[in-house]
Amino acid sequence: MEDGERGQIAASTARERVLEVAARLFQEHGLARVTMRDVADALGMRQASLYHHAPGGKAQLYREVFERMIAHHRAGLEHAIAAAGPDLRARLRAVSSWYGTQQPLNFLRMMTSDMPSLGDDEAEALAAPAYAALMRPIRDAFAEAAAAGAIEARDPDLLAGSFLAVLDAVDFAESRAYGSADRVAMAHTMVDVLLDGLTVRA
Amino acid sequence: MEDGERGQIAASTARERVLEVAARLFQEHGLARVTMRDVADALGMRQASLYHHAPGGKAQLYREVFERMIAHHRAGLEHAIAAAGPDLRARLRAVSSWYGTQQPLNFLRMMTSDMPSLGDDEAEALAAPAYAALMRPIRDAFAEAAAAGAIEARDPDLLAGSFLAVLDAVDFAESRAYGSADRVAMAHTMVDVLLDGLTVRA
DNA sequence: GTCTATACACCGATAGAC
DNA sequence: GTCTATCGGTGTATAGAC
Repeated sequence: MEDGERGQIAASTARERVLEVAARLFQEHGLARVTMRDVADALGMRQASLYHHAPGGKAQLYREVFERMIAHHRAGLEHAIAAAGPDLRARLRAVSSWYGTQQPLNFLRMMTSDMPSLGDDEAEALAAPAYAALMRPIRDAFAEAAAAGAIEARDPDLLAGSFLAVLDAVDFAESRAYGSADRVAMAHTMVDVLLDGLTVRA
Repeated sequence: MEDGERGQIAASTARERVLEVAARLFQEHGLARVTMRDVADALGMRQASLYHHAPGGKAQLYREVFERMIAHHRAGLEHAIAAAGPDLRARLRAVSSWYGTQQPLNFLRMMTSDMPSLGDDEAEALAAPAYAALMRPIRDAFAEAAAAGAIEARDPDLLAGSFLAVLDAVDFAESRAYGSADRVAMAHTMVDVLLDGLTVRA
């Protein structure tokens, strides 16, 4: 039994390592620019050996990586929002801070470039869980604040999508050194802009 | 001479058509997902025939398309801003309206996915004109409004990048039918959010 | 579980006939 | 200016030895 368990644990952690390495590469460079050889190299093995751990091929590997990633983000988002209490600013700052601890998501590239590469039907099947995990928690935070009368009533899907796009822009600004601050500071700045507006008031 | 001129005109317009078709495909699907065969098919010719009009190959074709596109956007942005007068809200609304008449730019995908595919040195060489054409006019509009005391002083590069990202998000929302309105209406909504904030005031 | 070797498909690009 | 034919390179995936 002990050997069996060790065997399972070893297999599990080996698979875990494959998924983590693949996730990092896919998320940083995008599906099209990461080859199976790249993943295998990062794991220190030959390209063909990778198929022992990912018998379903590249598309299936991406699907598994994608599903784990959105589950991870869903949990992180929901926890950050719940722990922040009911105030929208506190919630969005918590989301921003949590994102700052994560690898850049590149949400728009993922949705408009990676997913369509899998085919239209496949992309459609992944769009729903992606929405539920990444947009829905933020959308609900906006919708609840609007229902409570704390913010103006605006399309909450538009607000959630714009917020995720701004987080992408923050990561892009940091990578290009366009922005003057770090990711979390820039994201917090944009939270204040979205809530208070840029206009100077008397 | 007449024959010669006609010949030049015909060659010029034929090349024009190649660049327009390639631009549409590259901008909609991204560099990696558009093959030379796709471009040739859309032009009604064989893949090899396309090399008569694009002897430099795919990378060179993308560069030309890219340079024309950013020149087009630079002119459009600067004209829209100049025609709108000094008020920042009018300027951003004018930019939004002008964008609504254009094919979705997919700014973030272009910068994080298409350009790195050309190689790091090439991507670096294109980043500067892309910044000057796409970000600089908007950045300057924010900076001028801040200098005039009309808006809070925030990092203008962060604001410009975020605004372009929001325009991407608007196009994404429309393509996914997440948003409830059309592109221009959603963009105008987000301009008001950025300037006035979401918070309800007494 | 990793390796070498290789089949297969796709894409970019060139040569040369018409 | 467009075509057919073809080469070379790259990336996915499989077969089978160890």
